[in-house]
Amino acid sequence: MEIIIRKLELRSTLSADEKDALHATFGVVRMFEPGQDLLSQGERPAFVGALLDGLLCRYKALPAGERQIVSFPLPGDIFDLHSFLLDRMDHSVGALARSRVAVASHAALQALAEAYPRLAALLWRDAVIEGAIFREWIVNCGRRTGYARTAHLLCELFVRMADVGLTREGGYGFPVTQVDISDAVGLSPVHVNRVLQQLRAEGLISLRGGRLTIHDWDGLVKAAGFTPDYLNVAENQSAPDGFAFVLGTKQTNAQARFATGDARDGHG
Amino acid sequence: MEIIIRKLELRSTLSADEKDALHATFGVVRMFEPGQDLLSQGERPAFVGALLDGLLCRYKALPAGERQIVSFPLPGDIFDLHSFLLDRMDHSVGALARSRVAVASHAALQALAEAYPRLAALLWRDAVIEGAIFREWIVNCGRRTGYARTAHLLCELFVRMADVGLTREGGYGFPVTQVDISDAVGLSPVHVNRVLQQLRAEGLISLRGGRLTIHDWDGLVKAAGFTPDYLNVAENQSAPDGFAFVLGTKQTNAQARFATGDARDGHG
DNA sequence: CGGTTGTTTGACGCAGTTCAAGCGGAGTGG
DNA sequence: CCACTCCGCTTGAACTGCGTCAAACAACCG
Repeated sequence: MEIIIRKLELRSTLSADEKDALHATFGVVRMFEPGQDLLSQGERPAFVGALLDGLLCRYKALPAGERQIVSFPLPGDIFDLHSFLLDRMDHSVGALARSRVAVASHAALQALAEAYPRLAALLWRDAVIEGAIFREWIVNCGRRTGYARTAHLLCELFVRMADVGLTREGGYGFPVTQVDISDAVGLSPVHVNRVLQQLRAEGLISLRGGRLTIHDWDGLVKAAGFTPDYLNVAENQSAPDGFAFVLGTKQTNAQARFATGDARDGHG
Repeated sequence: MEIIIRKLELRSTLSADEKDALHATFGVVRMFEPGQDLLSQGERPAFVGALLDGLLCRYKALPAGERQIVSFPLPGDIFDLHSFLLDRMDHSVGALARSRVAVASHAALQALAEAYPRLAALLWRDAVIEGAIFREWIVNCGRRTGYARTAHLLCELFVRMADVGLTREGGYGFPVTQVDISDAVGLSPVHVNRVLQQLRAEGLISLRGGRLTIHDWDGLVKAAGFTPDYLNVAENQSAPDGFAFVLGTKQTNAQARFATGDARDGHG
């Protein structure tokens, strides 16, 4: 549960009360094995999950049998807040690696949100950031070549992983098959294979044994046309590796509003 | 402002107090002309808008000059809640038609959210639904042919337009160029032209004078592989035209939570 | 050591792009 | 009322990024 709190505290400060309440709400921990679905399209889940460890994917299955992965929830992410506010899953969530998930019932989460509006605002904010990531994926699939698209995915995951301190030696654990990648970027597995080979041949990355290593961050960013602004990562984060500098477009991230009393000057 | 309240009331009941507060918060109305940007990438807006009338598009511009439209805010939508919780726009919002927009300052909106947590929950819920639409767009761009993709866009807009009562005679106002459409579906303008011709030749639609008419809803749905579940439209809505039946997969939409006291049975 | 799962390679085909030219309607000015 | 212009739509032809099919190869595992 520490990682969830750590991630929330990157953007805001939590009181002891709030931390306790989070611990209490996400009390139960469950394990999921690779390939296992946590939640399926059409279901009406009664709980919300927070990923502690491992790797998940959200995906939608099409009638013809294809699959499109629409996001990768990483450790520290509270996923399917979605199901808290809506009724029915319009997509599935599966485990790509062995994953530990802290679980909160809708009822408990509702109580939490009512008692701690500032926490509710933080969760709301997370939902908005997730939306920003979705938008970038639309751009990715709609307007970038297979090569740039794949590079972009790897860049994004690096920044998000770094944000929760899960990068090491310029790389991160990424235990996926090339088919998984192809479902995420909307290409055929064969083409993904060729793109990866090119990225390797150019000395940008290596991907082996479920681990992605980035050898030339600037090169990869250039190949991807990647700008991290949409991720809203913390401003001056302490990245455990050599790439910290690229993260700072030096934007100040807004504190979560509500009960902070801060307000901007009007406009309309 | 009526349309905003009407849309919110499709999913929930608003007290007189809440309606008054909404009116007061979104007091100022501004006009925008076609082609004009309401908000630009990189900006730090101090207000949130609600579209009363007209048509907007959210888009991201790429360095190479391409553009990807990531959504079409329709009348009744409160857009850029985004900017309320985050700092800086990672995308732009432009007007496609002459548009009337009700404007609320961040400060006023914050006060509203604090005073009426149920309204905050409704807005949060809207953000989550928007996320669901983004996901479907990822699927659309990633895994559907140009033909299906274009048909899908038209289906989605029909359902969303019908939701706020803006369809008439099986069609709706859609004052866009083929270039706009191509930027939304991630195709070249030339190919969009050919796809539209095919859709017309098959008797599915016509698109002329800024108005889209659907002649064969079932055919269009089939061409698109469209299922409306992700839109979370009201269950038994009174559509003003002949296509109401398709909208109901008969799912019960969750009431907005918070202060309703309802809770589901646990699971984890 | 055989089975299974994931990666790699090659050949071929097609959906969609690009380039380039022509067309039509709406607005404008003479 | 016509001529000119602009903008968006349409068409054709050549090209290409990526998909499909199919087979070989590599790694892991019981």
